[in-house]
Amino acid sequence: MSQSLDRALTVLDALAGGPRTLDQLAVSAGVHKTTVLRLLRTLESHRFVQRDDARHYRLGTALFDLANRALDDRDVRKAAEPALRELNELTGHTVHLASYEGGEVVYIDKYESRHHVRMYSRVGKRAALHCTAVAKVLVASFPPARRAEVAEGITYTPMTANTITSAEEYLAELERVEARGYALDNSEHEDFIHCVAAPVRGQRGEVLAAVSVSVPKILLDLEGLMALIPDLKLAADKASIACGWTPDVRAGER
Amino acid sequence: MSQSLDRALTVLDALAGGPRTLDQLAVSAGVHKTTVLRLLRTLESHRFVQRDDARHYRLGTALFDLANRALDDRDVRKAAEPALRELNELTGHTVHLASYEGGEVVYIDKYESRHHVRMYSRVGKRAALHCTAVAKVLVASFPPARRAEVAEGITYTPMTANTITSAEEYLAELERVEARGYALDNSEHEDFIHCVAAPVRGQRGEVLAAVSVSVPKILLDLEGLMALIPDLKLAADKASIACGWTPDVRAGER
DNA sequence: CCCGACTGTTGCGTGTCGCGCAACGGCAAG
DNA sequence: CTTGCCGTTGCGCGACACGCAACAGTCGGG
Repeated sequence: MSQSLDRALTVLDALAGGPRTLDQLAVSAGVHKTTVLRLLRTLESHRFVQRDDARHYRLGTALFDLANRALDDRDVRKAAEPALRELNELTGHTVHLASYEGGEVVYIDKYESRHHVRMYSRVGKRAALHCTAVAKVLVASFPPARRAEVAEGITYTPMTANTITSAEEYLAELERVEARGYALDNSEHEDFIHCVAAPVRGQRGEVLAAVSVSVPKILLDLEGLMALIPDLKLAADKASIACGWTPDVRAGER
Repeated sequence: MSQSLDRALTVLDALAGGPRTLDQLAVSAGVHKTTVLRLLRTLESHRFVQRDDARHYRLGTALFDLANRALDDRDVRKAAEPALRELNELTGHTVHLASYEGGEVVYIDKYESRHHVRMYSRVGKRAALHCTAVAKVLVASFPPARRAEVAEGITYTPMTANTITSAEEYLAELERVEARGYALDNSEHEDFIHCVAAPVRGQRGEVLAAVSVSVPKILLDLEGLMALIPDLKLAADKASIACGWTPDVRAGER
């Protein structure tokens, strides 16, 4: 493990919170300011940071570039875009696209609500595994063994009165999700918001991502939220088709 | 300048082009693969890269997180959002928000066209200074001395028949832009696309960013594009007001 | 079925490079 | 004018990152 690189990444993390001065960074990283200066210089030469004014550094444009180039590579995002935008316009609520990557669930796209109530979420943010609808959909797509493994690894931090707090409950919920084909977050993450989510599938039927609609309870009660499910499923299927999925008609033929 | 950090950033740059194997990276960085392995390990521990499969690495989720957190900090982006979204829905065309940062113009937000024709642009991408409407607006906001300085520093790569190819032409164009209050890109960057852009101002009237509408010539001729200018200006002003700008009424009072 | 080629991984000795110290300089406030 | 704060520079020491060479795992071809 490379020490200097490790420190540089720590510095970047610190800078994520907003512009910082040289020795704020030195203190938060726990190293001498000279060291930070050298790191910042190399980071600056690669446009990873830029000087804000004489004494403040901030994250640079190379980061936006890298991140969005990487996001563009995820073809799910591009393929799902029209369907999700349509869903967003139809319902007027916040629409998220999330995917499971390296042990965590990450939002890879977001369509803002038309209403003034906004959610605190962001592309790139990690979604909690045990109390979000998207995570449930994604984990429910795993084979039982892997599900159990994931369920064991979660720390079930209670966020609201409805939050699932044990692996058993979680696994039972996943079964329901799989059976119904959609997941519910009944104010399990935030008191004032509830969500529904459905899977986006690829060519071989594998789950690539999850779409969700998030609605403040003030605007729609649980019943109203559930009424959105047909639209949600329709959008998810449309996105799936754009990803090469072919609707399974065998169920009807047999 | 830190050698190992420098190499790590080079590796990240290489990874931006898509998943790579260990010694593809080693070759492209010109170092021993052991070295790259160590760097990747530290990068991985900070979630800057993740293993795709046994032998491919790709950019990790920490990058999305960092970048979008940094983007969220630019309050112009948040403040301008409703106005730009409205402009996008009204016209149906691609809307960009760009800002001048550290010597370059960068797209900080994008609203996709409703039509099938899509532009090759991306949040985080740098916009050419001499042949984009947004860049013209931003550079035109500088005092004459700084304008000249910037104009001298540009390499006027011709992109189409209409591209401006000299500092003199460029400076003259900037004067027109300032006088009119909007900028035109009359197929100076891409043959099939033309754009109009206008400034978004802050509290003290300073230009914070530029909004643009980009339209394929097949959909709208130059006259049709110009007809969008009132809507564009209206949206830019709305965004400006959201940024604390107060409309200058003195012109009418005097 | 075996062999060879390729790629990722590990241990290790060398010397480079990154580290912190201490002193300097520029700026701003009192 | 003085004082203190913060960024910057030069420097010598030693940790640490480097590349080598050998190992391991996997795939493909004979």
